[in-house]
Amino acid sequence: MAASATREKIITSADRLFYERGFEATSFADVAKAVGISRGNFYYHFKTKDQILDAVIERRIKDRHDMLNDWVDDRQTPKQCVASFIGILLMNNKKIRSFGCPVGTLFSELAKLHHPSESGARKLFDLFRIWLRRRFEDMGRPHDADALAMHILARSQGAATLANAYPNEPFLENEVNQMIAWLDAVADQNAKKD
Amino acid sequence: MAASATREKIITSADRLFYERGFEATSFADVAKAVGISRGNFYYHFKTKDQILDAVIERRIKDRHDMLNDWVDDRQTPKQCVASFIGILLMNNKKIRSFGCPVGTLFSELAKLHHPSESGARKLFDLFRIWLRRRFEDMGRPHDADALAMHILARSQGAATLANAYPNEPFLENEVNQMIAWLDAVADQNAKKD
DNA sequence: CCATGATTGGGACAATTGTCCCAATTCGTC
DNA sequence: GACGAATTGGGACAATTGTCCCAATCATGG
Repeated sequence: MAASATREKIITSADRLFYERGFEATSFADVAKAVGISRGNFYYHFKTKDQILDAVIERRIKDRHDMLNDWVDDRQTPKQCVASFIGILLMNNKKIRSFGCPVGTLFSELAKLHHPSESGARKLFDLFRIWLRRRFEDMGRPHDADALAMHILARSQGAATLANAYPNEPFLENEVNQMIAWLDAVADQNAKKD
Repeated sequence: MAASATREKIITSADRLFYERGFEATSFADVAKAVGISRGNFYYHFKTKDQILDAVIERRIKDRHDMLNDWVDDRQTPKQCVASFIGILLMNNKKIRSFGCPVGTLFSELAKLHHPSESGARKLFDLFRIWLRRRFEDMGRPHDADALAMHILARSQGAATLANAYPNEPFLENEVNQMIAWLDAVADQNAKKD
């Protein structure tokens, strides 16, 4: 098999395992078994575990980047874009209830480990933050766009954490509705000023 | 030294290490070194690592329980009580910026590990949830007290996660101010109905 | 002061970890 | 079909893990 294809399969399996079990709790052997290759072969594709982590982070950044920009390209209004962002919580609600937010939980773990890739994980937050900020700017909020972006990012993180703690409750849906209502209020505030 | 005193020192050190480094990333040897006892001696006080974790969770529950009830005993109004809860974020802002929320990050890790003590960690959330619910009930919100409690809990979790990701920004203070403003609005809503 | 039980440190144990090597196999190309 | 490079599996390696045992030391009551 082509090396690049095996490499992609490794990243895919590692991505899922790092999310579901955590980075440290996932061993080389776990990933190798999931991919269906030997531990020895593994070394041919990635020299260290940290290299896999970096590849996984890079993959996640690319995936999220494409998802966000698709919404913009689809001619969604800035408000619709932010609503789509909030909708991620419902789109992935099953996984979030089981494992929390892939961005937040990875960052928390790497921060505690003082892992060199902590800054890489923060780039995932940056991606969402900058994209959201731009949307709020386009909504006519140049002065507080960043604060609004951080606010909705924090609300999402909190909702994911609590949904993970209480997976069998309608909490997540309620919280999403409140966030959409908040978004409406932000947009209305703008309409008044115009 | 009395066995009980050594035991308390072990719990204190483990509590800090589990918070700062995570449960899995903290080894028996780490805790033993922090306490200043030998690894062999350790076994005399705790048979397994999971037993230490349970003791740490129990300790955290007791500490938070006492803190919350002190506010009630101090004749603070229900609204003041909730404000004090929100104020935890500022009181512990340095630690939160470095290591996130002790409750949320521990729960996330144990959830990923499918650790038996996941339910114990959830009790920490329950403690805050039930206490907050009671305060909102006392504020005259019997119908949506639980939803309000969950909401403020989620907001706190999200604020802690983002403060951990962006420790050098005034974000946490802004978010606390917004939460206090939200609390005022909830209380005002009540005043109108009266 | 001694005897008894509580507490301790040193170290053994198998299992697993990330890392690394190397001989065998597979593959594309001539 | 043969050659050379790409890819593979099996296994070695030291280090660390949680767990456990045991002999030495301590404190205390007789």
